[in-house]
Amino acid sequence: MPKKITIYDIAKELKITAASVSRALNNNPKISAKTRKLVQETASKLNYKPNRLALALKSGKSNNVGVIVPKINSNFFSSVIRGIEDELFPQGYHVIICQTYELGTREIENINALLNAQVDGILMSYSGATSNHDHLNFIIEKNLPLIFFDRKADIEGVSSVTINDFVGAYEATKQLIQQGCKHIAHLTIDRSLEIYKDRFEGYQKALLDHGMQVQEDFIIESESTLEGGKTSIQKLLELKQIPDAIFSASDFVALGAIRELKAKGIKIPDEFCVTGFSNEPFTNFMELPITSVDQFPLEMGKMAAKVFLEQVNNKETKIEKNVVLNPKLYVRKSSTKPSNSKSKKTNNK
Amino acid sequence: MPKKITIYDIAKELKITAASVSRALNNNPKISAKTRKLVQETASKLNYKPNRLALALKSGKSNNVGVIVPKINSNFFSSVIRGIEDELFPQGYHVIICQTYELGTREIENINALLNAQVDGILMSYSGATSNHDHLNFIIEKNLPLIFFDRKADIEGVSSVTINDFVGAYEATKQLIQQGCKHIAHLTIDRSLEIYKDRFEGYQKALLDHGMQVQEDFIIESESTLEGGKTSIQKLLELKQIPDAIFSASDFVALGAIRELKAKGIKIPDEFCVTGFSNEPFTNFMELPITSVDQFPLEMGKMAAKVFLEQVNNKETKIEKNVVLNPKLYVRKSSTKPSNSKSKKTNNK
DNA sequence: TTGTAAGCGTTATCAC
DNA sequence: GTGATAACGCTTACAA
Repeated sequence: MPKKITIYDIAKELKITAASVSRALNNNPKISAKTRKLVQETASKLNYKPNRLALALKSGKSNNVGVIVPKINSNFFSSVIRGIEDELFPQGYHVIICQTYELGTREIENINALLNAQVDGILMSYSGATSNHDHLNFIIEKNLPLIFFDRKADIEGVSSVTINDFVGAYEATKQLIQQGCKHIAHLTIDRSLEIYKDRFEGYQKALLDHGMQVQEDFIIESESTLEGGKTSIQKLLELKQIPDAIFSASDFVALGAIRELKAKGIKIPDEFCVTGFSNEPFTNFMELPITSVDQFPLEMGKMAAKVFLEQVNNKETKIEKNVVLNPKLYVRKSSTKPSNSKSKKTNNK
Repeated sequence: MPKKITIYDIAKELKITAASVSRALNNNPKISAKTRKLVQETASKLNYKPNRLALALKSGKSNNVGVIVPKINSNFFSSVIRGIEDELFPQGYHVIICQTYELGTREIENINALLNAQVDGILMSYSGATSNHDHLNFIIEKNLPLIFFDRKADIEGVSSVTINDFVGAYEATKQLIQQGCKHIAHLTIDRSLEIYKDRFEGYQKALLDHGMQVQEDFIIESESTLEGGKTSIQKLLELKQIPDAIFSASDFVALGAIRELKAKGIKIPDEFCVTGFSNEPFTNFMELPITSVDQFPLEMGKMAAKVFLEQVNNKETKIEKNVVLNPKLYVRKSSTKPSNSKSKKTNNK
């Protein structure tokens, strides 16, 4: 194991002191051009690499941020992380990844681990699984920037970057209404999470605004899986009044639903329209592309990173910033009735 | 900004010294049960959190590992990272993410940044973009565990976890032959990368082993995109001898190819079979599910993490370990001729 | 069992 | 312009 090269090694080599080496390396004005040059040369000769740990300990700034997501291997979250990394790496920050697996206990564990690691801030998609906010308070008390993305909680002093789920759901539902669908069901996910509650409410509002009624038995909750879509459709098909469209809060549920509808011999979009949410890549890859609402995960990540940078660079002034991005509806074949297909051009991403 | 709690604060509170506090907190035997209990109580009372940076600086061990991938927002890489994180977090390690965007310069930049950050090891998918290995040598010289996954280079002392791309390609091609395809083309990606070279060679070997010839003009190289698949098909359809199947080294290219084939009115799988590589989620979501080779990214990540742990826990003995995972072919509709469909059951994940 | 002091690699504050 | 020294928070010989 080769000895680690420190500024002392450079100092010894040049018979000067570590302080001077430090000054030379940091473009401190209090150093002669000659020694600066000499130091820089020997530094690269010895292949010196500054120890960020020492710097971090000294300065109290680690240049690391923690990012907490339910799981990293989903298109949405990995894209958000990409946005964050794209924005933060050029600023000298490193991104430490933590997953909660949708578990409140894990969230607490992760936050503690990140605080121990002395991160300069935490960007997270809030699980909302725990009823109390103690673990978040630890962050806030330390005056560390805390930024929620996608899933937030309304906590004083905590910034957030979300999309307008309500509007996304409203637009999606409205498009179904405009297609002539009369009985629009909603496939929802756990509505204790704000995002799903908002999508539900956007759906409701769209119906009411267009003189339609909200039917309790048209609201089916399931997991965000293909299986969830399948069982939801089975439930809907047992009703006296069978719906002729669904707005699903999840693309996976929408896909599961489409499969089950096809299995039952129901024609999409002719007899039944389907719209999902998230604009997962596969929605556009299908032979029957699925209408969906894009959440701009990359932009969300970038924006969250920018909000973090703003806060970290203005430590003294406590700013809470709540950015709400606009979603975009991609109208595709699964919700475009043949009769309308020429009047309204399908929107492909 | 509240003052940070250190062991000195605990020491002062109990009128003992920091050394004793440290001992108490670390289950050091050289401490009385009474003071230990007292220390632990005040620690949690004051909400003390150990500073990992200080520990890292002292011990020379940061408990961070760096993971370098071309980009994080792809199903394959995000799944590998998940595997790594799943395995490493319980062992107290944090994962720092870096992206190369397939740029050699970025790879060097990332490695330097990670070395500065004093990571305990680096797990990376090697870009192979740079001709020299200087930046890798910095890692090796420091005796830091370096583990390649998926994309590797053969470098003395560097471990790797890959799948057997050759076998995956061989099996995929063989399945096409067994379906009765006579003229099998290959859509390849940059073969200066070992994985694509291996897939190409597996394809070749399968043809030769079954008495078929390798035709130069049946090998089309493109980017790993839908567009790449489209243009590749266009080229193939201009040949005197038009192929009746393709084995694509990329699922995206396979999908692009399928779309273009359909656009030209060619029936899949009846007239033309298509097989991809990676088992991207969408391949199984399609109405016409695409046959593909699973690379087990989660397992790959876990294995890479295990190899890292082995090495980091055996610093003295230098072990190079090259793990090769077996891929698995998922035979789906895109390569199952109707005449054979009852004889061989399709394999759905 | 506990206290003392050095050291991990830097930088900042003094002197000179 | 340069050198000496303390400090960041922690662990660990070595003393006591």
